[in-house]
Amino acid sequence: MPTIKDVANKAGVGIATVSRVINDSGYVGKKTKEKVLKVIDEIGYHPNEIARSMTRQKNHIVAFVLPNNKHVFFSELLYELEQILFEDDYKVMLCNSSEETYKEIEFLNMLKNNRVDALILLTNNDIEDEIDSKLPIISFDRIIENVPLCTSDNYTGGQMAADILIDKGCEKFLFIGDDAQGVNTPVNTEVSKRRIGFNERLKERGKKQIYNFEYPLGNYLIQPEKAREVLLKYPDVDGIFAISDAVGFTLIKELEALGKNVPKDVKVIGFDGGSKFFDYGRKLSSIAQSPKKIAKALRDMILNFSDNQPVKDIVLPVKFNEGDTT
Amino acid sequence: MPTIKDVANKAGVGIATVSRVINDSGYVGKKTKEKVLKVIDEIGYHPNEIARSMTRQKNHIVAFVLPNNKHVFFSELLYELEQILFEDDYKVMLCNSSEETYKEIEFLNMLKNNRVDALILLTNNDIEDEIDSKLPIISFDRIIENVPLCTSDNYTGGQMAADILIDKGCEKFLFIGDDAQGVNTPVNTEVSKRRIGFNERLKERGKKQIYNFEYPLGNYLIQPEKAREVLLKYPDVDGIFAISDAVGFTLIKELEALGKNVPKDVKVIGFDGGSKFFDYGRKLSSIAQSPKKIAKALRDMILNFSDNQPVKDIVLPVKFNEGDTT
DNA sequence: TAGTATAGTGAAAACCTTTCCACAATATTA
DNA sequence: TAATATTGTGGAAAGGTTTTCACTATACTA
Repeated sequence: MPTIKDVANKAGVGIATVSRVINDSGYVGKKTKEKVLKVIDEIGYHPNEIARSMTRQKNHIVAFVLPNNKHVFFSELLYELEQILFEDDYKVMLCNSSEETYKEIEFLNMLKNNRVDALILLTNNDIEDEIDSKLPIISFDRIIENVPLCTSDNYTGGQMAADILIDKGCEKFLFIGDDAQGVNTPVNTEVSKRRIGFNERLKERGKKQIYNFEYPLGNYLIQPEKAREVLLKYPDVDGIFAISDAVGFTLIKELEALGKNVPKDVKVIGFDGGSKFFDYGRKLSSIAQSPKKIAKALRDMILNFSDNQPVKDIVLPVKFNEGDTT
Repeated sequence: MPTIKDVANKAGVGIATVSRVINDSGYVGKKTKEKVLKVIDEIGYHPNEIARSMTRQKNHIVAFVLPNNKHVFFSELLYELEQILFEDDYKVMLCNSSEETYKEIEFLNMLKNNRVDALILLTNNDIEDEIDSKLPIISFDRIIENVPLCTSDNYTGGQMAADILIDKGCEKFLFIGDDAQGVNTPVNTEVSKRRIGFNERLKERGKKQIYNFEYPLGNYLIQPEKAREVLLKYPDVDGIFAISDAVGFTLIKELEALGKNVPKDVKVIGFDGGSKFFDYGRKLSSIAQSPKKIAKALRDMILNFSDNQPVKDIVLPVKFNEGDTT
């Protein structure tokens, strides 16, 4: 592979001049520039990005640490993030943690190693102690002290779900979601505000019969058997708010299997975006997040880190996508 | 951030010694080693990976160029690839091309730039001219001259689908899939062998009524309206082989909407893995690829590139996953 | 005991850029 | 015209590693 030196020699100029040409920086005479560009083209020179990273001490790579890129919402977010960062010449390194703390820590170390310039962290583990808040970390959906947060307005989303179910005439409510508290180590996730907003609004509006069901963390999914068990335990429920669309869809299937009509007997609201991502033959009503807006917010935060600007929390609005399950 | 020099100074040794300690290479006295490790721990030294890449001219990053990480099969493959490469300390850079040639070219340039060590290319565009076969490129599902190929045995998969439908008593067959030939520029994709294997086996076994329907490329998906149009066009069909599970599921829904019973009136086979990835309430019969095996094959090919070993084509077996649609 | 492996160490070169600085040539201002 | 800006250029340092090489000290061999 030819280097900048080869270009300089062949063009009869100094390497500094070549550098100025390829970076379009500083003064370069018109004729010199043309000559250099010609040589670059002739010998097929491509600047070595590793060497560039070396001097700049930046490599324009962002790590996205998440439990699992297969989850339909994460998948969408990952896509939008990659698309939008492409425009700023940032690349995305995919880091599936599988919810394993040791992996998350290894990924976090990539910041100290200069393997990546910034890191977006989506975790449900208790790893606060492992986080150096001086590093360029953005937390998604999870409150970590001194780490900038990007999230959707989960609390309002929960309130909206309550309002909709109440307005549609429901009387006995069930929230179902995974236990964001972890097993013994309470972690402060934004996602749990879905439940909190939901329950608080129900109480505000004088609704008494409220059930909560939370199971150990499982990627915002629920086993069908588990879902059925819950539904059998609370047979009188007529309004369900599910922590995610995936859970919502599983519930609908189980409800129908139990002979219930959705939405006539039971109304169901999910969270994420409804049938935008899934298509099970039913259009799930859902509190929708916007992956595109989230991606843009993350991009802005990353650019602020890069420019040494202050990085502020961003909470994005949600909206109700009405389907045929309410 | 402390550097190797800081460690060397504080430990009263040369930087070469520190390097030998952190890389566990060459001779280092026991006491010296302990002293160096102690200092590293004390001052919190982390080797700068950019500098390491500089000397090694390798950065242990693999680019995965694909149309779209949201597609359920790609999503699975991406996941498995990232998981398996993690073990060898390779990181995966996600490169969504959205089927755009200019993006694919930009991603290919990352090899010349030393931005990545190797690249996995999953494309349906005619970009043979842009490919320098001396670069460490692996083509997935697409035949490109002088570029090593990794794929599933699509031809046999097509044959299997034919055999199964015939054995189940079907008489009038339809293949439905996207037009791998592109609009005007024929590209040589492995995926089109699904159709070829299917059709050839049908002919071998004396079946005459064979319909093909191919639509412009669209990520192995089909619009429901389009699906219905095709089904109305060929109302006598009783055995369908769909190029992907996603297409297969859409077909089933449309068939049912048209009052047909699956599998009684029409049998449907998809391709990829069946209900392993999807869950629409039906278990789709499918010719299954193994993302895990593919990921392993890709890993082996990448390691061979890295070791300057010859890199050979790999064709992986498929198997039939019986669901309730045949 | 002399001669040769083996173990242990550090200085310096190399990897390929960017950027600072010094300097030269030309253009502009008073 | 002299003084000062502006434009244009190249040498050299810096960025943080790995690796080669030369060298010393110790252990083994005959």
